[in-house]
Amino acid sequence: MRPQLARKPENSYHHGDLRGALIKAALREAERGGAEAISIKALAKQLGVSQPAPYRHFADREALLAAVTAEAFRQLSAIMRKAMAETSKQSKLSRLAQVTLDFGLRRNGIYRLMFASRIVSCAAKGSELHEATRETFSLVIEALEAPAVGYLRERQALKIWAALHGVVMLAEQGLFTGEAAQTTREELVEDFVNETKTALALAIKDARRRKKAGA
Amino acid sequence: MRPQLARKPENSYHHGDLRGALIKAALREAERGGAEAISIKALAKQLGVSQPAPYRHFADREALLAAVTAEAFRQLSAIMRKAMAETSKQSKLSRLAQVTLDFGLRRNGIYRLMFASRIVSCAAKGSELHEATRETFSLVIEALEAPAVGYLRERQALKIWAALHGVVMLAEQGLFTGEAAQTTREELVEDFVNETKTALALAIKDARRRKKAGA
DNA sequence: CGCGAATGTAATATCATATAACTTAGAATG
DNA sequence: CATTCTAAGTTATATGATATTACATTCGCG
Repeated sequence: MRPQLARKPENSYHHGDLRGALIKAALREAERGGAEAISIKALAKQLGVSQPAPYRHFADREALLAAVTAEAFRQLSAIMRKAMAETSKQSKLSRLAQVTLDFGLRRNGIYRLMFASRIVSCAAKGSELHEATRETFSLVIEALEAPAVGYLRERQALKIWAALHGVVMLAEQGLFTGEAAQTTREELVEDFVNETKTALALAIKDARRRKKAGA
Repeated sequence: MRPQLARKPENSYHHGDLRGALIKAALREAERGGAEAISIKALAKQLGVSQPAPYRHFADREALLAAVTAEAFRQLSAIMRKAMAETSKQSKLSRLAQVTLDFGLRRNGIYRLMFASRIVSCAAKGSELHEATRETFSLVIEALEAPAVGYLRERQALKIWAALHGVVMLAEQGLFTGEAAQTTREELVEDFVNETKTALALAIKDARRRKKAGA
């Protein structure tokens, strides 16, 4: 197992880690151009193997895309975890939101692969990809740092998660031009973060009051 | 000009309105499957013309997609306008938000074509597509029904617009399962609508106060 | 009525996915 | 250590999509 060499050595018959190299190379391609930019044929050429070789590792193009997308989710998770672990004046949630925005804008091709294609919704429960997405979302919930209030917390996580996506997408579509350009994306995200916090705080207070009244 | 007949009449040489028919048929295809489902070849076959015939009306596939996407935006605009024109207990903004959510979920392939591909961001300023998108966004601003407060209004429009996208995308990705399923999409959207309203009201009050203090 | 532009067709080049049949070398076992 | 089984490559090929070129038809206008 000669790990993650980009190209196959000229003389040898086997690549060593073609599967890994394919995912790595595909991520590079997706970075500019999204899913459409991923071509099995082109990847094979890049890696110095024959065109059908990748089919030994992935049943079809969809399977490769799923694996690449799962890897992308794991990378995003890692970035989030790192951001949350740092010590900072800002809240965990704020840091998570900002790194997500950054990821979405700087690696937009990959971001679209993750959130704007049907790949994820086609992922079977229990599949590598499905697990990777749930892991990422669980980090969003974790970022809320709220005492357990059941589904209220998950609801706020969904809301901030949704809002983040929206900002990334609209930014990428060029809707932040014109008079709205004054509002930077970061500010908008910070708005959503603050609204989430106050909403969550309110919900918690409310839950406590009702609990007291019930008892 | 024999308008919008789906297929070309068997005997005749000309179709009548191939351009229109292509867009119409492509929309149908996109409804299930998004942009990827649009194949020039397949469309030509459906409409009973030769495979290269569409290239008389569209320079390439991208150009067709742009035209289809522009049409989709016009349809969404029409739906929004209709929803806002109705008399109802709900606010204009709430109605706009709900029809957008409905559009995004029921015609998700088309929605992805509109918001989750690079087609829109590639649209040149002044192009048919660019105009169509700006028109749609201007309706969102209109839905806010606020007295003119310059860019504050546009900012709130961006926020609710972003949030809406996020909800549609997450819903489509199957993130509303689990405990969060209790929270229906409509409720989440209504949350965002209410937050937008209060934020806007606050901003207006704030602006007035500052104006008074300045005068 | 005739002519030019618009619109369609046939033929073909290029490229991507995918499969089938064959080959190589690496690992596993007696 | 030789043998064999299998994972991971190869070549050849079928299929289907985009796109271009050269040619054909008809619409509409003068």
